[in-house]
Amino acid sequence: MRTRLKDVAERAGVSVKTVSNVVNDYVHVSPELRAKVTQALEDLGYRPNLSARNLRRGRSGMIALALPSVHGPYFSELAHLIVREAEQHDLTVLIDCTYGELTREQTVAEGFRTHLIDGIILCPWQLGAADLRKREDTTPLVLLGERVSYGADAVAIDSRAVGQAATEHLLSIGRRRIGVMRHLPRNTGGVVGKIRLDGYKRALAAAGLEFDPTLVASVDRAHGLDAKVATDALLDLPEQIDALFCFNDELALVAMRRLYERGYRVPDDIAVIGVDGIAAGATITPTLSTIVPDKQQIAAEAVRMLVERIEGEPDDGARRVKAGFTLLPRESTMGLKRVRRGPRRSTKQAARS
Amino acid sequence: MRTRLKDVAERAGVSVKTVSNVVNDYVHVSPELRAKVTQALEDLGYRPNLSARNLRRGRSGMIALALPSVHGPYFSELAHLIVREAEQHDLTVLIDCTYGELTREQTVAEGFRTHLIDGIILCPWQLGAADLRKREDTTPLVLLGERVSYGADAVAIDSRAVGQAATEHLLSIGRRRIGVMRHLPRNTGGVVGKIRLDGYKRALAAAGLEFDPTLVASVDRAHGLDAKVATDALLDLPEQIDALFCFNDELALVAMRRLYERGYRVPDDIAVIGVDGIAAGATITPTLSTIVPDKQQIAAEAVRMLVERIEGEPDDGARRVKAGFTLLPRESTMGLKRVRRGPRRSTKQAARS
DNA sequence: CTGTTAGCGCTTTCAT
DNA sequence: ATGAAAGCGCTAACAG
Repeated sequence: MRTRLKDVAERAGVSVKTVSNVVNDYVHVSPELRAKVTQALEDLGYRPNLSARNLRRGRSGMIALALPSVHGPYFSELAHLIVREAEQHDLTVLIDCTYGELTREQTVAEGFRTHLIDGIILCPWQLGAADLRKREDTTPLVLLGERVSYGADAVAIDSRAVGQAATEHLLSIGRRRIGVMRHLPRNTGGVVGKIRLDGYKRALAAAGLEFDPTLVASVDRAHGLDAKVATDALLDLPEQIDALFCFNDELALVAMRRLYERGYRVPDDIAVIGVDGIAAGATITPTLSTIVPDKQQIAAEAVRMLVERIEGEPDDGARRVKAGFTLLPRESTMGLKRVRRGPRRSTKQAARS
Repeated sequence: MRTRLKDVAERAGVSVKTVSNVVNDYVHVSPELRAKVTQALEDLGYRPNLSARNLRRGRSGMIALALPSVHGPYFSELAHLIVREAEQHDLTVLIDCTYGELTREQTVAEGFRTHLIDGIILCPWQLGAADLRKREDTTPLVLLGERVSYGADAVAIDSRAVGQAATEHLLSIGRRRIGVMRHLPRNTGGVVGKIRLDGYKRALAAAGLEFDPTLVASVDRAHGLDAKVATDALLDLPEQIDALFCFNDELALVAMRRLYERGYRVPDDIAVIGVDGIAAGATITPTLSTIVPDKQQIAAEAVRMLVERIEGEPDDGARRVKAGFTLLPRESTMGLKRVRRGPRRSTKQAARS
């Protein structure tokens, strides 16, 4: 048995309350007693029992973050930002992987770590509006993404605007035959995919171009359709594409590799743009043009809304926050940085190890 | 106030104990009572209060995973695997970011979420053996990495062997002037870096080559020495290098970019190898040769050891587990896959969207 | 300013 | 097989 408040109290010759006061940094404690207590605390190596405290306080200071995965550049960065943000509010994040599975998502939405977590941030892939409507658990919940459109606070980027911006960028550099590579259906493919595709169509229309459904390739791992196969499908079209809009950067990386393998040059033959702004996109050659969602904003808004609910924001309907994004034109659309051939000295004096 | 065990008991007309038995799937409950209780449970939408349960049981089923960051390809994958692994043991993982800061690492090692977590997995960057020795908290602790060599269970890959394997690979393809790029000091640069460098030296010695300290470039962000600058330093040496061993894949990616910018071809002019096996390495061109630590094993061993400690494994000294790794030779050392020039049909019939 | 005391909701002897 | 009751360690309401 570890030392309890009571043990400390006995040792210091004071009451439990006083010790508690010291531990919790209450103001009204005489300096002498405080000193005595602090000493006893030290001597005994007291560690509060958070379970007991939480039980008593009815709050734990923990929130759950449920993501399809913490692996992968997008979610790992998001998780990181949310952890940081939560810290600002003295909240600890408990991470849960749903693997995008419906049952797990339901478990999270429906009574999950009850009374142990004060709130939940969930990024659903399969969960539907119906699930949310019949939700009985009252733990505050904030959703990430546009997938579900009912019953809880949510923060998401405007996928239509994203699709439109990417397409417009490609159009602006003179491309007219723009292939699209999207995920189906467990990823950005579902609702988000549709909306993004919608933005693509809209941009085409605005440019007076007709939408050609054969230009849309779908990656569907369940059916063995990976990004490589999808790229091939697009390349094997009778009329050659001159640009490729990938719904995320990882797809774009694979596609660019495939383009290389088949002898196409990026962006000369085919310009490529992705979405997410993963780190690798900045270092590969050509560097990858991309649309970067404002993840910091997503994290901040999600935590903010959750905290508000926890603090007792009246549940007057679900709130919906749109997060921003930035188009980052790089070499995969704008052209390669000129290269100095041969081993030469850098223009700037280079530092030695 | 949410419904408690007591409420359910009243509704079902039984005692609290019986309800508890049902909730906990105890055996000796008559079918009729069980049915009644189950019904009441449903009706009232009972959710157990985990804080109370944990207080009573003296266990929480949660472990903390403290990493410098969850962002970044290496740690995010490791985190993912540990979460998975913990799940197998009915443990929930609570993630904590230390940012590699000493005070945070100390906080984690020393009474952190006391009695709320059953154990800790910590990947320290700064924490020293002294910190561990004077550790008073008794929460089971498992360390990740070779940084700290005293006072707690640890699992790590053999950095010397890694350094040696990478170097030998470079030597085996005929390279003789092998540059090294390492991190200082908060990253793999400290202890691990030294050990890895040791492996490098050893491999050189075995090949009858002399160690040339000018071939070692150090990346040190604190002093504005990024991977680009370090690459330049290596390239500007009087005698040209023909290979580059980067202590992690992210450095290697940046280095390869810089090599491109300065007109060197990989691997023809300079072969490059990294460590970690990040995903992007498989898709960039040239694909990145790398050494892949067996992260699955690291995760499994860490959780296993922790669980053993939690279950009361006698503390008879710290245990040390070495995890394996694999050398993955790819294009950045072995040469580019041949490219079919011009838009041609793929050999295999490509699938259409 | 400090001490006493009553629970928080649950599990768990100990009876029955 | 089920019930009554005693705490787990802490906080907070209430006295003093």
